[in-house]
Amino acid sequence: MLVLTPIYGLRVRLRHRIFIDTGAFVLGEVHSPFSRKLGAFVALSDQEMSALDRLHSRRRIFPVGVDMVHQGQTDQAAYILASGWVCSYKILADGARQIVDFQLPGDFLGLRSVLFRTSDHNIEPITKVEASEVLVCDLLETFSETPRLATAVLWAASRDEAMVVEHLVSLGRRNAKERTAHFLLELGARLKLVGLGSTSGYACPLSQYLLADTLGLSAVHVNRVLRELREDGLVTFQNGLVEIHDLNGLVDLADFDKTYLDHEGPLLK
Amino acid sequence: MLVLTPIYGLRVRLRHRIFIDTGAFVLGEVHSPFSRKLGAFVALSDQEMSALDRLHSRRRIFPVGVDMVHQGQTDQAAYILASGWVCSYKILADGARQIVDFQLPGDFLGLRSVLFRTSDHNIEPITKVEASEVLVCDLLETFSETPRLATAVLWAASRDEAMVVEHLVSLGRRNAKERTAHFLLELGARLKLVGLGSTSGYACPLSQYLLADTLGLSAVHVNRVLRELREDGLVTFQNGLVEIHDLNGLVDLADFDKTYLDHEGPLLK
DNA sequence: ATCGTGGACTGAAGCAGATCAGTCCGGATG
DNA sequence: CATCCGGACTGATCTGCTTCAGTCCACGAT
Repeated sequence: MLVLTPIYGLRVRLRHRIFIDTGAFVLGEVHSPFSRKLGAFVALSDQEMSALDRLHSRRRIFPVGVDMVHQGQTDQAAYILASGWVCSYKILADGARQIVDFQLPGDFLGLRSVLFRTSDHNIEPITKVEASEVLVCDLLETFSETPRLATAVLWAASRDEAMVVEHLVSLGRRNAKERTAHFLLELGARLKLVGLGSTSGYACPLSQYLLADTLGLSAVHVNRVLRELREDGLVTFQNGLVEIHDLNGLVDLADFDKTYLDHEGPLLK
Repeated sequence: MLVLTPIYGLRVRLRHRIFIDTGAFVLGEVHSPFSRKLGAFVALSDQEMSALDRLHSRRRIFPVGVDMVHQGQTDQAAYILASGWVCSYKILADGARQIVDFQLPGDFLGLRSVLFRTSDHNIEPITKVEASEVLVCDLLETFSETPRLATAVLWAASRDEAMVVEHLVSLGRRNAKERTAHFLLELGARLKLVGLGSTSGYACPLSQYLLADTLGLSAVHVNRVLRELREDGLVTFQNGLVEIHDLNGLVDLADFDKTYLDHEGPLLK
């Protein structure tokens, strides 16, 4: 019953339950998704790559649904996500939740809470998560030994900020359909960067409720919007699998400008 | 006809037109709004304060409505706002505008575009603006001479990021009334920090159109919401003057948690 | 004096999305 | 085995906000 079929470079068990490829550098991968991602921003030598991979020493596992970081918590560690998805969110007094961002394999997590000692939001794993705890001192040491890495990490942080801004624009000025399309495109682009997806699709462990709390919609409406997108022949999101059928159509609909994710060139020197 | 009356520490010309106090350190002020703001985060010595003030050498003036920074522009300077208000915004393909943030006197502007060499948004003065151009080298020099200033600037940057996140939460999960209340409270808190307002009110040069593009609403609806807030006895925004009549009521309505603006304590050591 | 403009403000009508109240299905639990 | 639960999905109704099409007023330009 447990058939492994390669679809989009992912391991998928048939019959509705999806296993996301951990993205950890098993299976002949030489480097982690983290160094892979940074390598896309700044051309890194093998030495620099390895220096990054050395940060992955204290590997830890987090189960689904148990907060990794809590609002107001101080002296928090930083993490590099090796596998699994997490989300950062805020809860309002009336119980409403707004998801601010997702972190995917290869993403840095908590750089800000470490620099400023207090977290102003919660962080929760969506799936089982493997992450490497990074001590500030190790990080700083790595930076001073290989300064270009500091640039690369800052670069990644700036991309995160740009994503939050783009997310803000979505909530403020895009309607439900455009917003959903934009979000699915963004996820796809991010996953592609770490080798967990292609332009034709990717595995996605998000429920429609999570989607709703990200997009500022109700789950009911997310459901209808996904159906519309499907009926329009643009994209299908079913059984944990996002299949992009009409990339250009989606990009047009969402007014998607992927340059804010690329950042290629400027720092390659 | 040009009577100067002190209201909320501001210079106001009677009969409908308001002049915002420039906030520039005339009138017996010893330090700029910038050092004043940072001083609220990190206890600064007079020497450190003066080092900051010395950054204000190349003073420049920007007229209303002419972009200071354009999307895609590279090698941009950074600025410290001495007086006037500016806004950062993005324009979508269909012409819709989403304002991401406002910068007030004392705010740092373009730290990110300088670090990453390209701006992904537009910056436009709302009022006539006086700003000091800051060269990266001067900034770095100041940082190395007085390292605690670097901390303070980073601290301010982190606050800016927290504000964008809070803004995102507003658009996603607060209704028009809550959103508006939240925004007016945030502005008030920020202005108070640089001495341009009190808990009872402040001068505000924003039109209802600007408000609409900030809050993700139509200008028509902003008008109605402001009327409701006025009728509820919570806050009045008329003739460029925001008067807060029921601070607690507003805070309750908006679920406003001002800690994300304070940041006091943690780094005072 | 007249015109044009930008901003505040309003009523009426339309609609995008929320809310309510469900059904159905697959998997996990005792 | 029955039961419970979470997630996808649906129809009907309601409403918050938009859109449209204006008015009014202050101010500046001609």
